[in-house]
Amino acid sequence: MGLILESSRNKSIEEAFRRTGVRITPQRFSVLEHLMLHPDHATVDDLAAALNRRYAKASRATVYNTLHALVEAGLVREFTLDGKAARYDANVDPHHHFVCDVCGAVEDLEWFEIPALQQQPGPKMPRTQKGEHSVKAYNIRSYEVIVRGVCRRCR
Amino acid sequence: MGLILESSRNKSIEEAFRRTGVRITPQRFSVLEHLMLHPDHATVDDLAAALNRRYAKASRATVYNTLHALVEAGLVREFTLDGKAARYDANVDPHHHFVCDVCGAVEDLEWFEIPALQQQPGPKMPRTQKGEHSVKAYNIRSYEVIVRGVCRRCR
DNA sequence: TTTTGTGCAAAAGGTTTGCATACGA
DNA sequence: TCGTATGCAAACCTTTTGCACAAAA
Repeated sequence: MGLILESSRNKSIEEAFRRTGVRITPQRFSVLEHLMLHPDHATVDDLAAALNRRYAKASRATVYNTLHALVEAGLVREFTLDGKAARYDANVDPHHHFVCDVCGAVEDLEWFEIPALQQQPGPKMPRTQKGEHSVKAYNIRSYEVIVRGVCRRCR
Repeated sequence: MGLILESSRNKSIEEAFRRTGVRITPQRFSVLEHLMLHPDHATVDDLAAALNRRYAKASRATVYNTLHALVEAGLVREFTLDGKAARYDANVDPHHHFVCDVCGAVEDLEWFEIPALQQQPGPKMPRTQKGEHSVKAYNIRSYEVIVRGVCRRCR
């Protein structure tokens, strides 16, 4: 990565902090930088290890604090899968997720709409025999899709 | 609930154990019975408390063991949300989930297909500028939708 | 009678919290 | 300088594990 690209990246990271009013520290800068450079949904442990390999030392507690601040500011998205350690993503635009059944890797999927969820809400709350509800009866604020399969590296 | 309904329910629970070759114990019977009667996605704590309120005493460890056996046998489905305690569901038919943003309640949604995921898989793995992938490039085995909003009790 | 489930307690992750110190603005 | 982020350790919550005992088939 060239110096020009690197410095423009630094600018955009600084700009993100300034825009959201989050105070800049070496640890916070490095966490956001790492998430922007590596779209592999790092865990807290991944981030702590990556930071301590470079110049900005950070304790686990600081990584947690930092991530909470970044999520709060809308700069990072949190994603927890099957009760395991939370994963973090600098892509905060709407998107879905793909999870590899073999290696557990998580990848972002481009956003797509679900026609069944675009319908006008209805006043009724019909229930099936299995206790399920029709999606028509809800006030929907958001939704996300988790797709599972085998990633190309595991094929 | 009348005696006839109750005895036919007991029959169907026993039949489920027999069909899947899972050994019947009072604890296991009560866990499956509770999940069948209450479609509210109980946690391990909920189940342990509910069982100890009735006749079949069960330690937390036994509830965990029991749930693993039932999930393994395909009689129960596990659902974990946001890294909190796992929830369990006797509805093992394909369905989606609704989560209330206010009270956190989880409800089953009837199954619906996602047209974007029915497409033929393609050989390419296009990437967007944000590092996202097109869903066309994947070998999809399954998917689930998590819908969020406000449930009718919280409106 | 043999196999396997149960219960207790201890341990193992992952995350949160309290507090003294250090640092950014 | 003032406010707050950091780092450490302890606490907390959920889940797993080891082992002696009890119960199911």
